[in-house]
Amino acid sequence: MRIGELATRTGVSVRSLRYYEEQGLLSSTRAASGQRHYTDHEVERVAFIQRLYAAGLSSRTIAEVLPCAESPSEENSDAALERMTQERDRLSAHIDDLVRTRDALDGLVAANRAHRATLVAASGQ
Amino acid sequence: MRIGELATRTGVSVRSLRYYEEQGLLSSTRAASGQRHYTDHEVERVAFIQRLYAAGLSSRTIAEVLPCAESPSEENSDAALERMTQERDRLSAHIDDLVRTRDALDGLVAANRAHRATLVAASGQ
DNA sequence: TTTGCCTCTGACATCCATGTGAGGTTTTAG
DNA sequence: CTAAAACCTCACATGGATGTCAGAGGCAAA
Repeated sequence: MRIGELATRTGVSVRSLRYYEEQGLLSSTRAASGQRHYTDHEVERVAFIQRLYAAGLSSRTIAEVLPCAESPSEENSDAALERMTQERDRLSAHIDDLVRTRDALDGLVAANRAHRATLVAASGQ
Repeated sequence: MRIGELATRTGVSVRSLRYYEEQGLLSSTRAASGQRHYTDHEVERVAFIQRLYAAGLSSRTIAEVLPCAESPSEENSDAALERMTQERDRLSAHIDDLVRTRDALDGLVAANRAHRATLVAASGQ
């Protein structure tokens, strides 16, 4: 498929797909005319890239980790594996932090609802 | 305390503290000379602002939600409460997404370790 | 008082993923 | 064949939080 289709199928802009390639996150075969062609496989790959971006990895870090994801067979140096583990731990810590923040928000929402209920009761008197 | 102390106590740069004030997230009393003064209370407040930033809220959204956090008593319009609930849900969805990503990373790490083990066994032969 | 550190405002710089537009070629549909 | 739509590269713009610098004033210890 060409880049436009990949874009619609992944929900990622054409601009971003080109950027991913520029950053070494995504590869394409080129037609004689210069147009990029992709296989279905790339759809998954783009989805995973998006997940990693959402997890707060920079394109640089993603580039470091992705080869490891594609083929566990290659010479994915210890460094890549270690980097992946490290990012995994960072992500885990971040998740914990977010959960605490969510709890805090829940507390605030509850407090406000409670206060609201009080007001209603008072006005009902 | 003055801004420098608040900065060291919260781990947030002086620049950012001024920025928070500019965005209406933080207030200070000013000395006659113009210098900002804060109470211990602001330490907590800055910490909470940081949590919200980390949770992906923009300063605009934080400004919308914070008054609600300070006093559940005020006229924290329905809008603010609704906004808070909405951000809470967004955050929750984001957490779920991150957890899935973490699981994916765990899978990759495991696969690579397994492959490595295979290599070691083979070389051991 | 002088010295050194802190603070003030204002403005410009940075990072990074993405948007946008120009100017040109390729593909596809009518 | 032609027009529309998709694609190419290059390059500049954007946004948001923060860094950084300049020039000026504030404050405390020696």
